[in-house]
Amino acid sequence: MRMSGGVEWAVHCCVVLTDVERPVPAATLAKLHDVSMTYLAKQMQALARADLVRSVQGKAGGYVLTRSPDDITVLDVVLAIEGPEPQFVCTEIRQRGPLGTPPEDCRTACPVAKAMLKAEAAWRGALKEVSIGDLVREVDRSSGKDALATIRAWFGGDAA
Amino acid sequence: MRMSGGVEWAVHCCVVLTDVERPVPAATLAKLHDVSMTYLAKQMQALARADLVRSVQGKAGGYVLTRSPDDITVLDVVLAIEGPEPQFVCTEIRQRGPLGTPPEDCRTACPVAKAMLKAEAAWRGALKEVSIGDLVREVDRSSGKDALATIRAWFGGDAA
DNA sequence: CCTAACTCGGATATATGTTGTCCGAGTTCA
DNA sequence: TGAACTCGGACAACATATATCCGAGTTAGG
Repeated sequence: MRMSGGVEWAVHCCVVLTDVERPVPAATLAKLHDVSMTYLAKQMQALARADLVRSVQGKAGGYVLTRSPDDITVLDVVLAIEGPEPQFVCTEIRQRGPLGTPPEDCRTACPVAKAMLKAEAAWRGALKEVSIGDLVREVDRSSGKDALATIRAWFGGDAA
Repeated sequence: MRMSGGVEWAVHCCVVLTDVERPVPAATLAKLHDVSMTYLAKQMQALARADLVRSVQGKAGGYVLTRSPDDITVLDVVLAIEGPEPQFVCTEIRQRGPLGTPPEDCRTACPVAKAMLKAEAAWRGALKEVSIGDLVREVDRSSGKDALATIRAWFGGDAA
């Protein structure tokens, strides 16, 4: 049940894409984070499909956020990469086998599934509370405002 | 990031193992739920390693809970099957690449990781709030007390 | 005390999903 | 008009989850 490593990449990409002047290519993002360029491209495609980033093609193309970082939650990013399916799926095991509970006694959801889905809801709720904008402010506070400013300048200048 | 299907099996097994008179073999549990006998055996082994159930060998062997169902949380079962590793692992991506944040500016945890781990803590907390005993009472309430009683009688009698 | 049957336990294949890579379609700028 | 640069989806390699088998150990009964 480990979360895809691409989620971490995608969140960091959204953070550094905040307040960029021009679109940033996937190759530049990959070089910045020192990760596989082709695989990160795959993650960015998923973000584009979820309409979190807008892809611009052509010579000066790249990726830009579609809306304010305060309107993009971490949950949005996680679901875009991992898919919207819940982590727990109830197979109605109680109805199977020789002593399976008859359907008429299954009006309410299986207690096991209820507990699992409640926990998952708590998880999603916590992720929904945090926006990309919150993360940007937190990075500014903990690592200094220069950190992100330097990266933006590097985007604009010669991203060797 | 889908949760292992074996978790659902394991939780249901713990529920039906409540208040059994004699040890119940894995084969009987598999037949009850109409699932792969050999694979369920693997899950029961994991529960035994986590000391949630005690395995009894020999002719009249099987599995029994090691303690009161009120003292076994759903989180215990999930961790026993899925492993104790957290679902999100921070790779310190902020320190990598040409503009990596220097270690002296990383005294505090990465904001991205903090958000993820906080959500995971909420998830674990919710799972810890529910015990196997709670699930037993919930099943008795929703499906009638006969449901589990019939299963226990089937264990004691001829589990064909 | 011995035997025999039944149980669990770990080592072993297969299927599915994640990780990583490649080349073609489309767009923009000169 | 052309050429270079971008994204986008199709294509392999790897890891994990799933499913299975056979041997070690134990117990009940004769």
